[in-house]
Amino acid sequence: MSAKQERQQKILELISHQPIARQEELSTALKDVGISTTQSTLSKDIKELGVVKVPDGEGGFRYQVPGAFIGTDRLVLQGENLLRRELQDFVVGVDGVDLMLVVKTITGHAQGVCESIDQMPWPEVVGTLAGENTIFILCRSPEARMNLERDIQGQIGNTGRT
Amino acid sequence: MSAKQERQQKILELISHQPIARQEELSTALKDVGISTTQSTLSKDIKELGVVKVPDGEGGFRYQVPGAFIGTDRLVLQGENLLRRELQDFVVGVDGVDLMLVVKTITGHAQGVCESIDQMPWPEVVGTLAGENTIFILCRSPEARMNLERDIQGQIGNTGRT
DNA sequence: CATTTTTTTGAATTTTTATTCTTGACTTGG
DNA sequence: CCAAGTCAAGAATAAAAATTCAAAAAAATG
Repeated sequence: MSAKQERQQKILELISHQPIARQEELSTALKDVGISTTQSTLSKDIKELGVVKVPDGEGGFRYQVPGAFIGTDRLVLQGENLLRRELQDFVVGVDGVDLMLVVKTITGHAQGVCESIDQMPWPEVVGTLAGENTIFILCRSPEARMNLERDIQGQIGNTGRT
Repeated sequence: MSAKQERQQKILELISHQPIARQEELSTALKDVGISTTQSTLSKDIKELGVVKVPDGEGGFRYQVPGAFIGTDRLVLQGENLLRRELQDFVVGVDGVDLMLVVKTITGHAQGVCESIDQMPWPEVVGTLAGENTIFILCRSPEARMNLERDIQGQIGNTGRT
């Protein structure tokens, strides 16, 4: 993996876990993780990644990862590991009725998480559909839905954070 | 309606109908519509509205009304008001069967409307999913769906346009 | 009304971000 | 191995956006 890719990866990780308001701040945060770079490079990275600076509601700003630009091909992890990681990092809730399971993610990550779910060999899943922050999972039976719901519920909010 | 509110309203309208890359540009566009103001004021408006500058995919930027990032409590349009406005302006139809309610919007606005729906504290809504011009809303019961359908039906096509 | 208080605004300025331009590293095809 | 070409990076700079501050407008209060 190239230095650029690693850095961009880390940028996404950092901004999704802590509020970062300026590119200089990001530079500092990256330095703490062993990646040293300049504001000008970050400006380019940010543009490439589609990261945006949003008002945070209380006077300030913070950078945020918008969904549309998260390329699933940028991720290193795969299969179960990837899914576990995504459940931990991105999923904010699970709910369901009847045959339908609904998974809520932080904005922009539904597609990515859904992709991983699709990769899993789960016969109880009939089909999935992802928007920006929500995944619909159609299950084969209410029981299947409940099982899956419990499974996912058990994985979100775990420790083991980055 | 105060001058400020009118201006902010117009800002939202302008940026959602044409690509605007800089605050100066916005200032010009506003002037064409009879609203004259400065960059400094626009900077404040933009922050208040939660408008963000996003990379447009081909080298440039454009300001965009974020559905996803409305976390601020300083919005002019917010919650119910925002939703009512969106239902009036963007929604073209509602239909549904069983637990599923389908809302049709003009192209490109499904995400935004959906976001506002998500913000509402409606326990009868299990989850939502938006495409480009269609929103799926999974309800907790057929009755809940019918109520919601009637509610929304009642709000679209009302007068009270800008 | 007059006066106080709050809000809105714009000019000037600072801060932050984007871009330009150059250099060096890495690839490719001969 | 050596060009020619591509790509990544930073320094310097230009451009854009945020903030500060003072003044004007609007709203509230007596």
